[in-house]
Amino acid sequence: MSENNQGRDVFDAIADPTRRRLIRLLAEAEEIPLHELTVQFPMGRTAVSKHLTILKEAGLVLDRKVGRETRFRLNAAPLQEIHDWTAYYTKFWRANMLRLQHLLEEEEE
Amino acid sequence: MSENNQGRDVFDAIADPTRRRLIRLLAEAEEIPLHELTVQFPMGRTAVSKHLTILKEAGLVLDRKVGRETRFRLNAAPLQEIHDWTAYYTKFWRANMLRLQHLLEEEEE
DNA sequence: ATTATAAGACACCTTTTGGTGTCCTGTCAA
DNA sequence: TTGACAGGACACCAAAAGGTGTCTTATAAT
Repeated sequence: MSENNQGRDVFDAIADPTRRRLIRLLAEAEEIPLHELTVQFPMGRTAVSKHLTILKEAGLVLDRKVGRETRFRLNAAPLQEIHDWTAYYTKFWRANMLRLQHLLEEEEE
Repeated sequence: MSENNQGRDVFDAIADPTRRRLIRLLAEAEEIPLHELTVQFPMGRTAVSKHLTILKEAGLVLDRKVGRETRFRLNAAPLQEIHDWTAYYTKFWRANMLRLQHLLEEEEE
């Protein structure tokens, strides 16, 4: 029981640049109403609202109604999955950096 | 000059589960030809090839022709961008964990 | 009481995505 | 030297994505 509403894939949710910017905006404030978010983007309210719905389905934002506005707040926890996924591959670019370093050292001789 | 061919967004490239599995498979071997990758998925060669093209455009895989086969290898470096992006948000789930921890401690009393 | 604002709910549209099948060309094996 | 195999290059298709505009209903402000 419980868990996020629609169970949207977090990787999918962060694939769109608009949604990543929404995440960033929400990270910089406690709570932001839809109309205030909308003015930050070159698109209509409906579009922004749809993006927020997708973020909500991925569990990345929460919303509550206050008066006539709907305020959104970030829930960054699901991003941990992304962080963990990439962590597995850090060894590869570390390996590459080492290889590059060796090459540079060889060239210096 | 140089840089990746088409400049596809890395976030976009890893959004698809098939492509994430391709990345994983390539991480576990040095080099894998297309037909060998294809048998791992419930879809045709053409589809897998398209996914690999997208990964290539994002700079995540390299390929070379050997005889009649095309062999693919992983280049994990671009994943660093994802890793860095998520790193910014670690403070949020750390904060949440702390809050949860406090709640649990309160309940124990 | 009336008007303006915030936003949900739709219907609608275009482009992109993720798949298919077919044909053609190299390359390796018999 | 004749098959069989690997895979590029298309053309094609259905569904999803990312927008739009309009209508309606709460709520707030005058």
